Amino acid sequence: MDAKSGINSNQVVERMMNSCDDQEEEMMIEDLRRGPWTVEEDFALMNYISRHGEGRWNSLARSAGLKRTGKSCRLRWLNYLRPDVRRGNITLEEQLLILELHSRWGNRWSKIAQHLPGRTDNEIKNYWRTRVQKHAKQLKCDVNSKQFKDTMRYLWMPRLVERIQAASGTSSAIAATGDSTFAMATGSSYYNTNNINDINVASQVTMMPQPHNSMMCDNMDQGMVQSTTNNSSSFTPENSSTSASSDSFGRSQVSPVSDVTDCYNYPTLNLNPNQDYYFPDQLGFTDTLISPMGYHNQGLGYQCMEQKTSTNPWMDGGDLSDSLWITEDIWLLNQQLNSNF
DNA sequence: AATAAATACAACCGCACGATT
DNA sequence: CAATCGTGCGGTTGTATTTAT
Repeated sequence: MDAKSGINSNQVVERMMNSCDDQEEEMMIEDLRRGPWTVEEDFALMNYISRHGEGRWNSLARSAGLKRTGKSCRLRWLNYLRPDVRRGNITLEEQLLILELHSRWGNRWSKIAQHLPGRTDNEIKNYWRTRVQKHAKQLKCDVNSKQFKDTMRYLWMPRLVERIQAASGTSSAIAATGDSTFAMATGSSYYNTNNINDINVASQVTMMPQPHNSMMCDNMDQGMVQSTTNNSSSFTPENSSTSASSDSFGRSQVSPVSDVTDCYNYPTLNLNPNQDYYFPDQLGFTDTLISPMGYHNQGLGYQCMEQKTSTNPWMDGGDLSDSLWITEDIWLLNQQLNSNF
């Protein structure tokens, strides 16, 4: 976004309009709250939506007696208060999916989020910026560079797959589900010699179990169903939940745990009642998996790599965010990339 | 123990676009 | 057809928390 250059006439008009909006807003500015939401505001918003549903956010904000912009209310609802928002660490499977989908679609966060039920675009975006981009920085390469993408594709993702397998300890059981949909995120794209660009994205996406309606619709519907079926009752701290592990809104509290723990517990964390959702733990990603050795023994021993990174959290319970690439790893990686790609 | 730096994430912003008036 | 409204998206910022020194 470069607001300083390339402004056409339409944009000028729009700026003027926005300027008018700003003036109008400034007249009301003293009434508008900003910053972190209070518990009271959250309850007010949830109560209102439980009775009247969502949408028409500007009028909703007014009707609910909230001194917030409609935008702010919408964001708060979608990213935090919605009943089906999943909280807690991004699991290994989710990490893998994010890497995969980002490699396809780039920064299309909302599109990516559609394939990670309960996760918001904001959350995925934050994950990418804080975790993945950090590693690009450590590797001293641009996050959009081929080098970095290859690192993800040929090093991180295979490791993630291995960790997922190791953590589940039941790869055969997973494979036995007969669902090969995770091939999309594993084998066909990353572990054979096909050029990823040759892959028909559309056909692969359709390999995923399709919801009755669109994923987005289900997402929205689910919130609405909960909302509308709660028409007669309001959200209160008293009636929202009796679970000791729930917060005051009845949302499941997921304590910060390691990715490994997350991984082990993943099935139980699937609180989403919509079984049509695409859940990595339902997928037989091992079906098409070719061992990363297939690649990394080409000049660069994968085992060797693992030994050298024995403290690498990829292998011992951490995640991307924890992984510090030692210099030698980076050098070896560069050799590998230069010789093979 | 105190402080600085790094990290994670909620929230905001500007913009685009389709729908409605 | 233009103006306005509502919504959604991607980028950015602010700040609380955690980690390192």
